[in-house]
Amino acid sequence: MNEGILGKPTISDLAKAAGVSVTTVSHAFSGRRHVDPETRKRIQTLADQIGYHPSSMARALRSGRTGTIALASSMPFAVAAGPSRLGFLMEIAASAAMSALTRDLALCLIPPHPSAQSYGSAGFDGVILVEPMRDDPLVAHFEQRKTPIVSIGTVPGRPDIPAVDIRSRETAQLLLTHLAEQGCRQIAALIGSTSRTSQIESEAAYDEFVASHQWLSPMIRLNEDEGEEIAYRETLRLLHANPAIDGIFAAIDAFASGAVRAARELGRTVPGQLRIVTRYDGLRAKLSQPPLTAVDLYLPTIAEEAVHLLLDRIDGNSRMVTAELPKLIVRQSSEATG
Amino acid sequence: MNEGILGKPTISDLAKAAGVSVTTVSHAFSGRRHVDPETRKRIQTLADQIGYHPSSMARALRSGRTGTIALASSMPFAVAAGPSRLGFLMEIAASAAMSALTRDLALCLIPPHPSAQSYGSAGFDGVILVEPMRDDPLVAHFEQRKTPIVSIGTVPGRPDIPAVDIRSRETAQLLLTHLAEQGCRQIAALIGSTSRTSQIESEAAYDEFVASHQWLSPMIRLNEDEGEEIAYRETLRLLHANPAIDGIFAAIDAFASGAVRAARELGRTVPGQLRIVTRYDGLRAKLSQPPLTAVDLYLPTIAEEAVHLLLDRIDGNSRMVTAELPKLIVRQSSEATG
DNA sequence: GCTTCTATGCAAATCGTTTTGCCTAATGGG
DNA sequence: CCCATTAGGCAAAACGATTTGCATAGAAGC
Repeated sequence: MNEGILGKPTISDLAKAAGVSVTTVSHAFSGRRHVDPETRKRIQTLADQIGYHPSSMARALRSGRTGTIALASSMPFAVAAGPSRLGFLMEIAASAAMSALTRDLALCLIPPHPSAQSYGSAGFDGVILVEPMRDDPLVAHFEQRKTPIVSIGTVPGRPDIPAVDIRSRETAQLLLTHLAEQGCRQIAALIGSTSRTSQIESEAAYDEFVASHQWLSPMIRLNEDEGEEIAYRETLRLLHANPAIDGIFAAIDAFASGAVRAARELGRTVPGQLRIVTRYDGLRAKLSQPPLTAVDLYLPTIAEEAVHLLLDRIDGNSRMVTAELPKLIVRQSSEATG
Repeated sequence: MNEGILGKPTISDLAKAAGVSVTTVSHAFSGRRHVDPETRKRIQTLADQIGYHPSSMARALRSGRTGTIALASSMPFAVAAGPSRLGFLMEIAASAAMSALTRDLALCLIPPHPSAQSYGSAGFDGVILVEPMRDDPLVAHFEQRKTPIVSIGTVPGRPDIPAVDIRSRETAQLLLTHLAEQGCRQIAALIGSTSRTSQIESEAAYDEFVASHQWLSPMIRLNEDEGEEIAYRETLRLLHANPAIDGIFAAIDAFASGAVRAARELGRTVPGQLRIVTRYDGLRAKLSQPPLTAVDLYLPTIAEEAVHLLLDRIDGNSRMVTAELPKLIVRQSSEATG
């Protein structure tokens, strides 16, 4: 109709300009059928000239694919949006965005609360859930909408949902064994109270570990939302009640920060009198004083695998993936020589 | 056609079930025209029952709105994806996602390189650029596609593009003045070499400041991609060449980290012999030893304003916004008493 | 009784692609 | 020389909503 003056040019504008049918233009771009190379070139040139870009919405409607996947976490986005736990999620987000892009997908960040009955008006081809909890409302939400789901970290109680197993059990074992090797004989654990697989498995690994060593097991479950603060308070109490503790396994990096603060306040040297390790090797671990021993989970790889998994899922095949075994990164906080 | 068995129910399935026309169903939901309250209720109930959710793609096609906005930064996503500068961008992303959601929009993260000729196949109603550079390719990219743009931090050389002015000049003045008040007489500056407004204005403010004090002006422009590492090396060199330096203004937090490391290596006490301040109050500043004086830019507010601005822009009205004046956060790294 | 509203609802056009089925001309094998 | 095949292209039917222009019916005004 209106050529170019207003509005973006459509495929039929381009077809008209090139003197061919819209069908031919479509085929020229998609390559689903053969079109004369010369015609194709003419179309391409003309397309650039008039600034034609196919409408993603029309394409989406027709093909049933939006070309957009979502990344969601029920970790309290807002609460954690202070620069606390954000790191983990955002590092995944960044990597996932990259992976998605290379596959010509866009990555949408969606906050945890499915309160807004629809997430924007946007439709997603699929969604990646980060460390969902047992009975996570997000799972229900997307299942009801028949949106394909994959998860980073298995979904507790839902072995049917494809997931990248991030080896939380092995991660915990790695850290606990390391502490023992460094000479710790009385290791406490600070573990999140949510029912995420990482916390569940951390706890299981810890229980198993202390059982096999016939130790006491001062384990505390902490509300993740309260982060560093609660870990600080509880560590103070813990060390006070149980001065023999010489190692702390913090399942969340914010907890480790709190523990370090508490140790300092009580005049315990780290790692001299108290060794502290944590799972996620984020900024916190690296910048802490002393720097914290942690594990490299290979997050970019995990994110990449999740995207891959989701794509497969969208195409109808479900499968599970087990991530590479995490690698211990030993730093000052747990070194044997103080 | 196929009722319920496979595929998601469409509006016409619902209409059929309710014994009305699709028009009526549409109106019942949108409220664009009056429909009998009883009919509406019946439709609603039935909708829940058969699990009807309007197709976002169809809606998008018809209405021209995808309900999705994008957040893009030409800061090297991948390079910075190590947990370095990610903080700034991601803190904005998190806040923007929240703001977007409350307006029923989804927020897409898109990596910097417009190399993939299309960003996924996704269409955005608009895009928020974070601290774009002069002649940023992203600007060209979206302008060509007639996608509304707003920017966080003005776009150098493009006063016509709506932006949230993040007051980089005032931020720099605040920090420099503070250093002077703490007794510094020879302040060096570490500034990013990209042409982002924040760096440009930091430099201008610094030049002005040293000129008015008739001081020397050891300013170094550093490649932001090299982050902490290059700042470390250059600070070493700087302090060696110019031992009288007693203050460092780092325009990027990673630079500050590098400077701290360099100072420690040279045995300069911070803040005793050398005071260090930086702009962005992220994890780095907070967890650094000693903690760094920085400014609170009120990022969540800025993100919120950017989303608001973009919405206005999409509706056709352009305007500029000036963010609240940042607030100095004094920490140990610049205290007068070492 | 006749016009004029108002309330309610429907049919059909539209958004911009992709995809299917069909058509024509040219090519090649026999 | 005829038939089968292929290359190149077109028209039209989806995709699933929104929106516009009628239609019908009862109510109200005169």
